[in-house]
Amino acid sequence: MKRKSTAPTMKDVALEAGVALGTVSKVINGVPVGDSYRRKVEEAIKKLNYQVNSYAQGLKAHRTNTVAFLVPNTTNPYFATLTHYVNLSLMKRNYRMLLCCTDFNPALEQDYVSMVHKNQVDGIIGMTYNPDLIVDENTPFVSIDRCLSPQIPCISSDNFAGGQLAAEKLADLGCTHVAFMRIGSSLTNEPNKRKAGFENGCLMRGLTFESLLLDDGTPLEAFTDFLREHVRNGRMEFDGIFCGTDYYAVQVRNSLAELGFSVPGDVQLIGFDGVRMFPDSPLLCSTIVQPVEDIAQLCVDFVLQEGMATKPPLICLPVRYEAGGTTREETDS
Amino acid sequence: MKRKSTAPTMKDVALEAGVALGTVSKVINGVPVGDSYRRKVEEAIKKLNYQVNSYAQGLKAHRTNTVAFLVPNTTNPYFATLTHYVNLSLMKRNYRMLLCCTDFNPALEQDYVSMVHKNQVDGIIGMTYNPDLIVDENTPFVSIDRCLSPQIPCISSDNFAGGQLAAEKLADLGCTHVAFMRIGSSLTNEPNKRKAGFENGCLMRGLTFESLLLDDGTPLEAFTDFLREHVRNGRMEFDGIFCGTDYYAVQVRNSLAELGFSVPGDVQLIGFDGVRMFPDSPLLCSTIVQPVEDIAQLCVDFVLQEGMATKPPLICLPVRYEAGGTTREETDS
DNA sequence: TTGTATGCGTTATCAT
DNA sequence: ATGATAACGCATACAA
Repeated sequence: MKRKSTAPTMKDVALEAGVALGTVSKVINGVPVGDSYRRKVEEAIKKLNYQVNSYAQGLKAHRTNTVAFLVPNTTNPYFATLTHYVNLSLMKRNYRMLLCCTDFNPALEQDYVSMVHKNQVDGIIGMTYNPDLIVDENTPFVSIDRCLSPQIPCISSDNFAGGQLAAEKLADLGCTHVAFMRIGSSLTNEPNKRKAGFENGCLMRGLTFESLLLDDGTPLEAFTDFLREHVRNGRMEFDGIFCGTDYYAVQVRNSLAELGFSVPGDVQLIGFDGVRMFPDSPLLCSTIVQPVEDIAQLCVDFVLQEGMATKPPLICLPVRYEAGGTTREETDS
Repeated sequence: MKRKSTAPTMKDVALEAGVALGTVSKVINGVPVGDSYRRKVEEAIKKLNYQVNSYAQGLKAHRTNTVAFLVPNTTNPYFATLTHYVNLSLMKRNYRMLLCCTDFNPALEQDYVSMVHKNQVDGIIGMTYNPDLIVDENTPFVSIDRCLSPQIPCISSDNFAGGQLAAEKLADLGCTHVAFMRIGSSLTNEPNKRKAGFENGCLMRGLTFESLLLDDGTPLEAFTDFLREHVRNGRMEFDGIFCGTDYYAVQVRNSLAELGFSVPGDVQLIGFDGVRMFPDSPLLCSTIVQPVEDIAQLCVDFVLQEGMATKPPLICLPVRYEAGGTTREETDS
């Protein structure tokens, strides 16, 4: 019970225009053709409202103008923003996006990568968490935030520099004893460098620090527990905290409030990402802002780059600091 | 310079297994076949790591297991959530999603609808704003929040009931003079019924009310201006406000703060949508929550529903109220 | 420059 | 039950 294929085909156009099939194809593909012929064909196309069937095209040309985008979900605002800009960049180059939400599920990620292969996509842009992900050598792959192999370009923020920047800012803001907090994947990925960058920055600036790295899946209450242990005589030991993401920063802020400490009065807080609720909403917290738009653009550029002999293994894009109410900037005081 | 087609084809499998092409096809499509043959074919498939080429499949079968999802963007949290659940529902039925961000651009919307047609998608789920959108009769189309034609099912929240519910809640919460505020598309769509429902609820419950409907593109400061005009002797005339979306509610809250009024102390506020920053974040405001997951599920069900003689033109899903800190619930006092 | 013929990978129809 | 063969819609090498 297939629906009657009412869609006009190239043959129909040829018939209508009174020319040969090949001629129609040439007109469509911009191959030079006699002017009178071209006109007739164009009229016929318009008259029949003809559209090339990109599946037939793909079958023939091994190109489908489609790129798969793998991302855990689109509910997290950072992922959602990334998705948006990747979509935009693809569209600008006349490519379509196959959206694949993996929900952090390694098996699903692998399924998608395989599926996507049989779906003949021209490339894959992936933010994946499967440590053993097997990717087909033949389809261009660009990874976000995680180096999969030297052959696969990885685009990321300069996470190390971001961590360092956070430490420097806290130092500038007068902090002396600080903490780094996150719940993190045990997986080796770029965002993990935030901690190292932060600690390095602390050392450079003479800040004493402590780091809390919780295993993936740890409930958020662990933040509160940790902070509670660091109260001495009713005072919070830390006067500055750097969180792995804005999300954690929000949680930590809540934990502090619960314990009776004020932000940024008692403790100054810096997050990472730079997400907002709405485009014109304020930041959730003072934060290291990721250049989402540039990341998206670069991913698209690289995945569509055909013959680049040597692909760069890792590209780190510059981040910047932006105050968002959880730090005591000079202008605030 | 097409990449060498290294991917194994059905023919390769047939050769490897020493059977005919048709037999391989049958095995793959689950058509009964001799046991010894089936085994040989399955082994060959595994050995060659064969994957069916869904483009060839699509060309033949006029089905591609792909649905296009049209949405203005994925940065708005409501759209992002919707995208997420639609993606999930599609995946459950083994369908892929072609994500099309239209940026509220009618021309882009039309482009996508046309493109998508030539891309042979099996269906379109669209949240569109183009009043003159032309959709192909042959591809199933499901619209969200806007009735395009009696032939095209429209899935939506029960916006009228939602508005009414908001009025009732405000009445329950002790309000007497209330307002409805939004910046809205002049377009006829389902969310516009929120106003009518609200006003109806006000009448039922004896609330006096005023409505502010600003044209699309009006800057948000207009909210502040409106509110300022309704201050009498230092008191805000309204003791309750219902906003068209949570987004507007946040803005109105800011405007009120700017004017020196407290929420929910001086004015109680109810929004619409039920969006959150993160899944476990609190609501932005007291609000009418849309059943996003159900909407997504239903869209997918209908767009994939093959032979349904008579498609329902409009389906309204029940909404519910949830307190989010901008109202004075009994438990709060 | 224009038209013809073949093949892309599958499915479906037919004899066997 | 199995295997050969013709389409699906398009691109292209080749012949006219």
